[in-house]
Amino acid sequence: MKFGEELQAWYRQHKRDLPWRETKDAYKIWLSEIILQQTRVEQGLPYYVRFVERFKNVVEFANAEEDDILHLWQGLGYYSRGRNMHKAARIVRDQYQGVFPVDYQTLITLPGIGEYTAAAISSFANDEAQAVLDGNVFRVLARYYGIETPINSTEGKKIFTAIAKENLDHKHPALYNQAIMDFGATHCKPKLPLCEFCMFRPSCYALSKGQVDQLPVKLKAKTSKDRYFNYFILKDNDRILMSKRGEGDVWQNLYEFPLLESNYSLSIPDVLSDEWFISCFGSDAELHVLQQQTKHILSHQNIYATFFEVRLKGDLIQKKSNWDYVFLKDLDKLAKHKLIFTFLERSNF
DNA sequence: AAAGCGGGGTC
DNA sequence: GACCCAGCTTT
Repeated sequence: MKFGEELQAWYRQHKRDLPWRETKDAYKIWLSEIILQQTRVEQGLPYYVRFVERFKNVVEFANAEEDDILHLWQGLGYYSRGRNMHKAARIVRDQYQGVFPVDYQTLITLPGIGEYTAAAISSFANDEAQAVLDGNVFRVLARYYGIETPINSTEGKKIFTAIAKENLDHKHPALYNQAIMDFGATHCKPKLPLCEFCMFRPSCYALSKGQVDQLPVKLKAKTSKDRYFNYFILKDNDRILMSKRGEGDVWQNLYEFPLLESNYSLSIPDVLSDEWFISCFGSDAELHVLQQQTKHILSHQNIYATFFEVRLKGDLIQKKSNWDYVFLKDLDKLAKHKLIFTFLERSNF
């Protein structure tokens, strides 16, 4: 059997039952594909269920506010996916009469849809002959053919794209794409792949050379940087002061508490004498630590967050334009990042 | 070509 | 602690 036929035979026996595989609806396939970018199936699945339940079609999705989308997205990470989906949905509503496109060339013009996702949607929804190339495919091909070129280099991308195209089963693009990705996800895994049960035992280059754990090769990212976030909880009766994050940093458009970032860990006297703090809250505010410094790890930075309660003597000196008092009972409705909603869960607000 | 962008799981 | 996940966008 040829490579693709072997994979499809394997797939018939081992495929995972996933809700987005029971439909040809491009909108639902799009939802699943964006959710699954850099995200494991188990983590994305409940989000997919909530999104299809809440928005039955792309027009309903487009008619929502960005805040609503981000709120449903809360906790999933890479929030630009949610923001881009919202933009894409409005383009489909306004320029494509609400009919979700299924051809690669149109799909790739939409925000948040790159080469992988355009290939996935066009093949799954329309059986267009486009080969997907994701982390699973990189790994399977690198091992099977013994390719040592780094998968995240320009050169590597070219090589793997060419091989992926050659291997695609043009008669069954959807089936083939699903098969190679599922195979990579559950069988040819990054760690402890199931080589002893593999139908490619006779032909896998990496296995024959004992290089399975060395492949694929990936250029390593540089180290994370440390940041110190000091959050201020200000209550005013049944309301609390919240801040919406802006552009050019993590967690864009998500809500949190007023924040002072510093280059090192701050003590209470440090904060009380900080110029920015005084300009907002005055020089006679009271400070209490509500939660000692906790570490929050992102893929590219380590955030050390401390939560302070602020008790004002008088009124707020200065209220930033992105700050607003929010009723405690409405706090649940805001889209917040993990650091914030975890703090709130642990408190008794 | 490289950096920025989350959160969670595995070993 | 290192690596990875159904990647995309910006610089």
